[in-house]
Amino acid sequence: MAAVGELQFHYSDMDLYFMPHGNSSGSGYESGSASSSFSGPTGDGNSDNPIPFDLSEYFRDEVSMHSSFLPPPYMDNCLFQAMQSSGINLPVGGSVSRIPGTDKPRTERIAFRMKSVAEIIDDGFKWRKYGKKSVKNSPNPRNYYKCSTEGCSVKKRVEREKDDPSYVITTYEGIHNHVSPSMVYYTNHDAESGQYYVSGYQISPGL
DNA sequence: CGGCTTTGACCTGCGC
DNA sequence: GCGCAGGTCAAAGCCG
Repeated sequence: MAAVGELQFHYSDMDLYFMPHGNSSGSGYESGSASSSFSGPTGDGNSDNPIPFDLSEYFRDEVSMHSSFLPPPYMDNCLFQAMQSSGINLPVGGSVSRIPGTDKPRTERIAFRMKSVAEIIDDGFKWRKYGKKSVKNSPNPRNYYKCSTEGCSVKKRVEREKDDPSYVITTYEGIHNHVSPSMVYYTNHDAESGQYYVSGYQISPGL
C-alpha cells in the first residue's frame, strides 16, 4: 500500500496523507503547485471505490523525506509503521530547512481526513483558536489553531469537507519543538547522524 | 482573574 | 493599480 514518496492510508473512517512534492522538479514549494488530485480516500473503507479528493490546497509545501516532522499521536501506529516500513525515519526535533533561494523556513504539512461529528480531535497537544474564515466555494468555515505551548509555532487548520460535511479535514503545519504533554515517546539514537528517532510512544499512564 | 473563543479589521500574495 | 481570497491580529466578551 505504502510507497516511498506517496503514502496512502485507509484506516477505518480516517484517511491520512503524507505526500512529498517537488521531488523531481524541486519546485513544489516555490511554485505553489502540486498534483491537482488523486484518488485515494474511501469513506466506506473500500479501496476499490476511491473518492476523488483534491489535495492541492493541502499539500502546497514540499515535505522532506528526512523531515523532522513529528506526527500527532492520534495518527496511531498505522502511520509510524507505514512510514518506517517505507524507509522514512521520524527524527525528534531538529532544524527546519530553508526554501531554496530564500531565507524563509520551509514549513511542513500533513493533512488527514476523518469522519467525525466533532471538529476538534484530541491529538494530545493543546491548541488555541486564533481565527475563523469562510472559504470560497465552500459553505463550511475554516478554523485556525496554534499550538498553545510557549515557543511552539505549529499551526493547524480544521474544516469540514464541502462535499461531505461528515468528514473533517485537518491540516498540520510546522514542527512541534516539544513532545505531546499527554504522550510518552520512546526514541533511538542514531550515532551516525546524531539524531534521535521516534521508535514508539504510548499514552501517559498518568492520564 | 486568567485563559480561551469570537469576530471584524487588517495584512499579504496573486491574478488580471 | 485594483480586487479578491486566504491568513493573522487583537479587542471584546465569555466561562470556569
